[in-house]
Amino acid sequence: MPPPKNELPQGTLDLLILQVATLGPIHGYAIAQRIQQISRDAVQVLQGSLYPALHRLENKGFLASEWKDSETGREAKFYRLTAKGRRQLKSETENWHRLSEAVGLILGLVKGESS
Amino acid sequence: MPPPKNELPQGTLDLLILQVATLGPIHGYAIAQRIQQISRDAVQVLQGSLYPALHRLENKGFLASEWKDSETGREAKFYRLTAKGRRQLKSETENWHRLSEAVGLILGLVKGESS
DNA sequence: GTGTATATGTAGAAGTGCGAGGTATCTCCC
DNA sequence: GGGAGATACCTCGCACTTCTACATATACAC
Repeated sequence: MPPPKNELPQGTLDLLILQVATLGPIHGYAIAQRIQQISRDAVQVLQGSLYPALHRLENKGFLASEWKDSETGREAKFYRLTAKGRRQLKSETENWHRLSEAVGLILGLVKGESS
Repeated sequence: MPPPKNELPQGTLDLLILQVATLGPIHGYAIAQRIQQISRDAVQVLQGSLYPALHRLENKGFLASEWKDSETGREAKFYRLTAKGRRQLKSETENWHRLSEAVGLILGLVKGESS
């Protein structure tokens, strides 16, 4: 099977990362895997996007990190959602729903039927 | 009421413009109005985003333009969707649905209940 | 010891939306 | 005549995000 095409709209990645972080402390590499799994390979988070995004979110205070041993015995940086991050996630989620609805309305322009 | 907040994810604007262009020849200013109307003010297309986007889409061959008189008697540049633009719109629409579904899957992580 | 998966990171390029500014016409109203 | 506001177009530069490519290191299987 061909590698999944990506082209994530800007801003969406942060939302996905924050949401996956609600699962509990988790390291970056696993976050990317989770997103790909849950989305059924519809979204693949590349490393060149992943790590800058994590650093961004940590700098903004939405995530906090701590080095720990991963399941495989290697060191990994585990991220957890902060209170501020939880508020941000809520805000971004609401924004996504509003936007998603709006796009749906516009895309529904032509087909006047709701089958 | 405060002016509508925006923060359109990148790439979405092209999709919306192409979709509105399916309504028939329409000029830029009206495209922005339509998007705002149909989305119930959830999305506002600012002029600094609108016109560069239109030129972009025309350069790529997705839109074709022609100067005509608008309803108010002034000259305006009317855009219409080309065949290539129609194919692009179809592709972007499918991409949006796939992504929208994927984000929905991930956002549905926590709340196992619907309602 | 060679390859693969795990795990993190950076640098540069490309693309996109936004804010701020500019130009011009038409209509309404005083 | 003159101002305000809507219509209608445009450009420049900033800020931001994603992607490609590269770089590093450990654990494990063969």
